[in-house]
Amino acid sequence: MTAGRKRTFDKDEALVKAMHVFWENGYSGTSLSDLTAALGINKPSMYAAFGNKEELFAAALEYYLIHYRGPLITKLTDPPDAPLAQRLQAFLLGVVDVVNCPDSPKGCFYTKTCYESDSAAVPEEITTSLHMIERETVQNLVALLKTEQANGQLSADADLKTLARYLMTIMTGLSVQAKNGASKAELKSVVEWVAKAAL
Amino acid sequence: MTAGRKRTFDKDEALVKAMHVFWENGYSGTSLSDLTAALGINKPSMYAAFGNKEELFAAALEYYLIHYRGPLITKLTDPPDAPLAQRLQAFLLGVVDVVNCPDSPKGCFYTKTCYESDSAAVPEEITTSLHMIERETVQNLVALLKTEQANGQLSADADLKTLARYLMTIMTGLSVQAKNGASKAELKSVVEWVAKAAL
DNA sequence: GACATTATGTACCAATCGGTAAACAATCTC
DNA sequence: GAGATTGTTTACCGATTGGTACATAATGTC
Repeated sequence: MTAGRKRTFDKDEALVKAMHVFWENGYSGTSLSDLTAALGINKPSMYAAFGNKEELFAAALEYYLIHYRGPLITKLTDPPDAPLAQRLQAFLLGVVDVVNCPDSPKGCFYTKTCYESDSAAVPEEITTSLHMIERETVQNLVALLKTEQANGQLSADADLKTLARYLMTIMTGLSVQAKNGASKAELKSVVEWVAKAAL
Repeated sequence: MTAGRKRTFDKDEALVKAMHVFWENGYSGTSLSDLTAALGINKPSMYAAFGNKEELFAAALEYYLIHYRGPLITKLTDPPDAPLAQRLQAFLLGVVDVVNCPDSPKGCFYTKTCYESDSAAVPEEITTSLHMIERETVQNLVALLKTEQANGQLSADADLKTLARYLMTIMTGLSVQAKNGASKAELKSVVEWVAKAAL
């Protein structure tokens, strides 16, 4: 055991609470007072545990990507024997569940942060990190579609880059609609329409 | 003529400059210093001309809606003799031109503001105003589609509410993709894909 | 129990926030 | 030109921002 006084709060729980605050108010819209109030701790404890506002935000966003966005991607490939259209529909339905969940703010934390970035309101390191994530997402999606094409799930002349962009358009569009008040039922209807008409 | 000293700046030009600053940095990410620096005037002049930060933002957003978003809606109905699918494509291509324009920040100012609202970071009046605009947009779109249905441009059993939500999903999704670095050519390809596959 | 170590609470820092009072400069009416 | 009116400038206001020094409380090792 290491010596010293024990922390009186759970660091992971605190991170989740911080994530919800940032998700709701954004980076520049969240003050340290907002955070310490939500976490129930004082500023020095926050700084000792998480560094500073920027590092805490980065940790919160990473948590979101790993625990909310990450599991969705697997729906694109699992189960591998299911037809692509079916997996895509499951993926989009998963998106709906994340962006319209009663236990968390409406919309996508990542998309909200993208819309806030590229400005002096957000630290440069966060913006560049978002750019990297975005590039990777596009590349991964195109690579995935290429595999599907090789497996005969897509026609040989399909425009994979456009298809990937289309999927991201739907995905992010659903998140905005959720943020703007669309109900879960409405969003699922949209996904079914997309699956029927354009996949 | 009214008496008194003449204003040394053009109020409309200043409003456009302020709109660009807010469009880039958001409401809570924009400080009065940012605004006065961009407008080239002092704070008291700003307050005399526009009231306060909140009123200036409201004016900037209204300007955006009237001059950027408004003209797009007309593409949905004009020319009235063109087939609906063609007008929808023209509308979405118009969206692309607004959200990916070399002369203004990437993405949609209105969508960005929606994602920032519903939080303490944005004054309550602005949030409620956005809710009203959103409700009206949905209703107008559904009403428009109903007219098209009556004119035989849509099948009698079409789910108009879902179709309207789908269009808004595409529209807002395109704005997020533009914000996230998608080129104009990519976005236009997406629109063409949508027009071919799902309209 | 002494001591090193770590966390907490209080109280503070300079800088910036949105906003304004007051003096001065320019323009109109008469 | 006198006086009223309006805009600009400078300097300031209290409040809040992100961040920290320091004393104190609690835990481990020896």
